[in-house]
Amino acid sequence: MGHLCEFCEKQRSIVYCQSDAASLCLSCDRNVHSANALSRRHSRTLLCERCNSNPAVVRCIEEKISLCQNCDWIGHGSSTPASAHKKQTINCYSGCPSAAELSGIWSFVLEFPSVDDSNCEQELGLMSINENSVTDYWGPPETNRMIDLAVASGMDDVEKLDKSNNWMGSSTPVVKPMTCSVDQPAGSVNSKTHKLCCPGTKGLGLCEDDDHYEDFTVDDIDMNFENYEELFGISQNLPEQFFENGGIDSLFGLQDIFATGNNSQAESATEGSSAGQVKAMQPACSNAVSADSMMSSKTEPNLCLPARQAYSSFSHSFSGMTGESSAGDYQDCVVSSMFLMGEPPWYPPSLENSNPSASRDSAVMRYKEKKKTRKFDKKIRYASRKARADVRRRVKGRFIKAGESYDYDPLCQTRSF
DNA sequence: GGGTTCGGGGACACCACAGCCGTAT
DNA sequence: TCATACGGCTGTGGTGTCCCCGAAC
Repeated sequence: MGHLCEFCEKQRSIVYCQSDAASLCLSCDRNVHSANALSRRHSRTLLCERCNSNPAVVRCIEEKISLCQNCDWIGHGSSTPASAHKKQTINCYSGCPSAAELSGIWSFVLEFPSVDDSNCEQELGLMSINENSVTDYWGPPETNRMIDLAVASGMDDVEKLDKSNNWMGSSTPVVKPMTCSVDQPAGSVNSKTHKLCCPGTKGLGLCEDDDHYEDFTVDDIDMNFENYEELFGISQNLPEQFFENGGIDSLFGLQDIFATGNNSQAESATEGSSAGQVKAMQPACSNAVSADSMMSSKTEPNLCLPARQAYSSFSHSFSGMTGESSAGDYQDCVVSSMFLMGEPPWYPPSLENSNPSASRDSAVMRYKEKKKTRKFDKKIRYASRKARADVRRRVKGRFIKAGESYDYDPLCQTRSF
């Protein structure tokens, strides 16, 4: 018996709503998300049947179990006998699908308990499945950039982007591909899987094939790295180069610590730091360098100043995560994904050498700008209130009475005076 | 080493108002 | 016991302000 539905608290939770950050049974899922147009946009997916807390990204066909990326890595890591298990990518969906429609998305949905369709039959038409969305979603790089933006901002923003930019030339993609490669042994992190696929609770990446790899985009989610190019001002080939050169740690010079066998120092510095929270929640990825070690490295004097500055901000970002955060929260950001990846590439840096310090400083500056706009632990309890706040006019950031003059209108970015 | 100044950054208040929730009828 | 009405409370986002902390002198 898994965890109970957070709504009815009676039935076993089956699906995970990313927008509500709640696990629901199928019946409540349909009831809750048929309430209004906004709730129908909520992106949902299956709940991990192992940890019962994170959204599932793959289903192990042989074990007949849906797993989040954490559990997938743990259970199907390259060093495990189950690494060769065949897996099926789990798509997320929105709208108000019937059980039959769910089975269309997930063939194994038929294994689920029956659902009373009576509540929401009239809403079935709202459920749409864009099978082509996989390709579209990961279209050309310039599109990816926009998509990344959208993903990073959540579904509502996807909608906005859809309207404002018409980025797909079609209506809102309802079924979004969850991340990670299909039929690829979990935990095998090679040069290709460096292209992270973060099964975030807000956004979903996809690494379906090599073509998609080439158009790699990092699901940055909470970190709000719109993309690496924007963040670090380097070429679109960065992801390959980036990871080959040791990832973000090399960018920040962290590998110095590990290269010099200074792990103990880094680890010891962790104690008492806020990053310890991360340690407590660190998944059991044996070869993943602990996040707290990464954190603590901010105290490492070997770091060059810009790197320290950047990484200080970086670690602050992590410290901003509360103890309530789950491991899945960490999946929301690319860096944490690197922490969680089976085999993080701690290679000696060459990226640093290939980039002038000026560009690095500018990258750090851009990162800080990004950081300013970052929000942590913001759980929207009432989407309707958010929707109102999002469109409410303001004066110096404060809400104003309807009809009064304003200096900021979220809808049109204009002023009334 | 101790005191002062400065800047960066986090925390928080403020605003309007729809909707939730408890209480009274 | 149930339905309805009422009033207080809550939460939502952008901006400004206050305060803390570390660095520099």
